[in-house]
Amino acid sequence: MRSMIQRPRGTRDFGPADMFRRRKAERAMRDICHRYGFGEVVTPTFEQSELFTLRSGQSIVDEMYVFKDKGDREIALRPEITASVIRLFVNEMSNQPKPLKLYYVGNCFRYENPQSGRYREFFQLGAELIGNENPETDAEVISLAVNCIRAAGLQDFQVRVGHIGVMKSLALSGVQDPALAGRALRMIDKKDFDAMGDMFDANSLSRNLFDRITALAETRGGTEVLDDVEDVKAQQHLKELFEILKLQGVEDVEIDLGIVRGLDYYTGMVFEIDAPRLGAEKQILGGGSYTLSELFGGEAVFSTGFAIGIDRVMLALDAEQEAPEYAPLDAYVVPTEDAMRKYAFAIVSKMRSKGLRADVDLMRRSMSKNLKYAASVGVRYAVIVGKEEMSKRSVTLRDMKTGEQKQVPADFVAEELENSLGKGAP
RNA sequence: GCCGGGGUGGGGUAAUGGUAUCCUUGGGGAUUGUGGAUCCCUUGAACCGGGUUCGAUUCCCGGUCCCGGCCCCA
Repeated sequence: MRSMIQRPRGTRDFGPADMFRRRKAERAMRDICHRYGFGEVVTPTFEQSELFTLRSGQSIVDEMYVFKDKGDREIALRPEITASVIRLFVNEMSNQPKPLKLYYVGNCFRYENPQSGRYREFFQLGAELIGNENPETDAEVISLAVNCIRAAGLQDFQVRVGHIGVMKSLALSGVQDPALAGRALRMIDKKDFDAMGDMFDANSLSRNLFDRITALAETRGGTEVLDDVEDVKAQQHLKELFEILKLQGVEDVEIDLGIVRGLDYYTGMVFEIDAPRLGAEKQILGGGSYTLSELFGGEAVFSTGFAIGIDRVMLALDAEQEAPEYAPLDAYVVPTEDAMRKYAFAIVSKMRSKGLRADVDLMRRSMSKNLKYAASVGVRYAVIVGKEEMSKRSVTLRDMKTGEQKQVPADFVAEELENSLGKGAP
């Protein structure tokens, strides 16, 4: 029977096995955030749509879920969370001591065409460091980002760091019309140099400038490529940044001055992380430094942040490794006959109170069926309670992997199991 | 928004212009205190709408959803 109500396009359901994997990765990344001194914040899933339209380009606005609520307010489901965090900062945290380190995990919504690694509801973990624009700040954020990805278990990924000021100042130096310069930046982002060449010719812009821009956009490599950069401030910034990163054990980071990032609000350092084996949607993280707060009515405060696409991280993990085994139960209590069923609850309750993941037959199944069930669900130990055991105030522990059995006193089942399971239940 | 490929029980499949095969899974039973075995019973399917036709799961059109790609991003 097919249910009449379908899941909305571009959304997903996650079953227990999925969530086991997701939470594991998420927990690992949260743990890193806390170790870096970032505190968690939660902001509303929906906001006044203006919060997002203020700063984002038309492209984001076009794909937002927007609606009027019953009070005729224009509301949008958040397409990302940075704007909300900065709003929160401006509204209620602007007097807190700097630097302010905040992180978040949440779902975001974009009305896009779904494909591999792209959904209409997707999940991000992100962090914002609000305070200054020093290289230390940028390094801290990049280091956090890289360690989150590592902690999630991903091995094959590429970190690329650039500086948007370099390209922006170069483009603006030769292109007076800001709209035109913006178009040029967008073409640089797409690496569509043919179109940019046509545009330059059409507006009779310098061919020399074009060459310098394309060269810059292709500039990738180690810190030595910075020597040719004319923007001394940016050059210094990135050099210091890389020194600090190295001291934090973050190496294998590439300079990529071609990173422009579509969003206009980035002002300085920008960075991206790719998982190469993902194909079309391989970018798993994007970030950089910006000054958003003034846009929302606060003072201009420098921040650096990033957002990780959790769904893409999970896809990348899938591509890299076998899914970890999902074993939902440590123990399953099997009564041998109906007379034992109630007593079985006392046993399972004792184990649960000790922190073990334990279950008991609710289906009134035969013993044989119960053991079959326990095996198919992946239980570690069957706890068999029957007449014989009860007369001795004991139960039989059966290791479902090896088939070994032993009788233990009923009062010590939990302790015995804890020992057998080693390091206790996760 | 655009382009390509798809849509048969929960999952995987077969055939077919005359309402559907097989496997698996789920539930029950047998073996009457030890398991993934065997046997038996049982639940359960053609994405939606329109058209062609005596008749459509099958052919045609539209929509929808899934998979992938462009664009953009996470």
